[in-house]
Amino acid sequence: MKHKSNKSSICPVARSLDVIGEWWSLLIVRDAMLGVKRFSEFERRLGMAKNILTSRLKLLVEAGVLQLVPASDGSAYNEYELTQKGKDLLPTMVALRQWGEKYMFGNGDDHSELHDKKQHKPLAPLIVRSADGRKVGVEDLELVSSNATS
Amino acid sequence: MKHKSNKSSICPVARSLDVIGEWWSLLIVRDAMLGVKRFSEFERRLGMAKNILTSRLKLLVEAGVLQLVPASDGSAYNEYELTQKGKDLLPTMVALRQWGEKYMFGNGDDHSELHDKKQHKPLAPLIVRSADGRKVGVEDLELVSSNATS
DNA sequence: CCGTATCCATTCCGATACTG
DNA sequence: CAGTATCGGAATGGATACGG
Repeated sequence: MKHKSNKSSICPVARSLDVIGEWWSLLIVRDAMLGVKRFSEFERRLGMAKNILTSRLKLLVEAGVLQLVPASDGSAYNEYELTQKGKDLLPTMVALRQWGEKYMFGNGDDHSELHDKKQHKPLAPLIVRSADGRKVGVEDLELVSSNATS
Repeated sequence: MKHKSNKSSICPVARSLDVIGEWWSLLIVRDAMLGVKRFSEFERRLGMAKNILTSRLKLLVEAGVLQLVPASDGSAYNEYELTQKGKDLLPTMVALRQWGEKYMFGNGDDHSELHDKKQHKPLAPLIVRSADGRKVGVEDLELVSSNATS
């Protein structure tokens, strides 16, 4: 994610990737969704260098995905928590996770699972639906743009 | 996306990102979903250098997201089309798109829209649900893993 | 404990030129 | 048209070392 998309890209996918399209960003959001708030805990769980963790956190804060809040334990440091914008990445995260579960694991190796707290069972698969509730696949789509490009 | 996740990562999100976590990859998949098949058309629409287009296409083919098929027009070249694995990225793509639509555009600038062909209307928002159909948010989740890490 | 600052190796991306 | 080859600049990522 070097170049960033043309600021003028009219494609929402491209603009989203500007913010969360690099390797670590989504993993940070993932952990934040699980309640991770502290710098050191991100560092420990993700196993990444501090400087780039700093950099990514800063970008995510600037992008409005995370916000800094005073530490809950009274210490002098910050905690990072998801804004609503960040929480709204949940469908993206779940979609990515379900795809990975389906295709990126053999029968041998097991993976972590996201459960809902009440049932202690995996989530339902995400389904793409039309406005009136029909299931739609890639063949049922068309792109509409004021201009031309995707 | 330099390092690739530890091959042993048990997190499906991380493994998914190994394949589609870099800037261009998802944009290629996006265009493929709209029916783009030819090298030059990817190049033209994405405005990227040929060498890296070549490289990304190769990776996506190796990953089983795209497959090479003989050109439909009888020319000597290849066409790239989505495999089922690739088509199953639709929820991810839609999630990313809807998030971008919501947060990455002011009222001034307009964006492309994905419609379903029948209704010619935007898709329904993706909703994350539990196995028994309740809406769930980030607060309702728990991570279960054989080991410990996400 | 929470970062920031440096340094270095690697990789990525874009431009260009070249081939069949 | 569909790539491959090469080159250089920029940015990333990791390892420290350092400071509040």
